Amino acid sequence: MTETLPEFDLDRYLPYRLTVIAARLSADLAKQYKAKHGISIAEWRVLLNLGYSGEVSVRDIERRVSLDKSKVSRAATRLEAEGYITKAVDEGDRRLLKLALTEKGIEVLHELIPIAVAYQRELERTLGPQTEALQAALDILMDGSG
Amino acid sequence: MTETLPEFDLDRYLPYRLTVIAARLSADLAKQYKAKHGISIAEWRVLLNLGYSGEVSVRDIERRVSLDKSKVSRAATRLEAEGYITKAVDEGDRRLLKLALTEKGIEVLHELIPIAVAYQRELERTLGPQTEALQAALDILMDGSG
DNA sequence: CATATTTTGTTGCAATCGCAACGAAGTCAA
DNA sequence: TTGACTTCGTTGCGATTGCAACAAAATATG
Repeated sequence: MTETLPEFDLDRYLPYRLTVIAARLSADLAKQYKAKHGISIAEWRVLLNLGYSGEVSVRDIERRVSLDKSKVSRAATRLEAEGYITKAVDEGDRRLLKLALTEKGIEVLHELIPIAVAYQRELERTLGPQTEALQAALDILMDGSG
Repeated sequence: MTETLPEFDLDRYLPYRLTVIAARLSADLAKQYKAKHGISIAEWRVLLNLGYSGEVSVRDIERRVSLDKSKVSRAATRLEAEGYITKAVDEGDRRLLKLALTEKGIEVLHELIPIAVAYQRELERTLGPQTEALQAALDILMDGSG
């Protein structure tokens, strides 16, 4: 039966490989900071963006992080409820929402970022000299299909 | 505010980058074969595994494809309902389910595989000589955190 | 042998997802 | 200005998700 099918090498098939590896890394890492605080991946991405982009809107995050706007919106609602961020209407353009970190949000980032940094270092150590090649390839893929 | 946070480069952060790119590639591709047939990503992975591994159990697929067993189970149920695969109890170990492609399943693979192959070729063309480096890096990551 | 423990696949359930629809606000053109 | 169109964030909804609980079967332990 198998021999009637076209040749196909699943083990080198990039959409599949990337999905498997990405899911594994994210889950791996999520365990670490989910255990410390109740932060989900989406919430973590939003916090991170606020931390390094200053005040941003839902739309900004959606674009930057490839997260559906409803996902960003709901993550932001949860983060606000927990006191990590504030929401405020942008007076310049009242459709926009200005999201900003609270003190508590900054504190939690101070705890979570080192975890992320350590994980990244670990990956880079594992990859060794291949790290740069990987990043370069990802650069190409990021441009290629955007 | 930003300057009080530890340094962190989101744009080179691998768990994040890999997730974004993997999701983009998969969605991109899923559109193509979802349009042709009603096949989801999970179903597609199961079909592919059956095509190239002969008879396998739910557990085999779970291990090989990093898909939760409930996801595999439900995908298999749908595939059986649509006539793409058969389920049969393994008489050697009656806990195991032997999944196998039907003629119709083989046919659909004949249509879908060329789409996947073309997409992979396109990616490899875009990556050019970086393709090998990327695959090598993924090999390392696959081992590293398993 | 009996009976605990492990493995396999399914299912119940609450949480989450992405998409589409929507109201509010802004922009554009006549 | 008015009215059509676009943009932004929220929400409703059905589908999907992952986890835990479960029954059936196999295996290990006594």
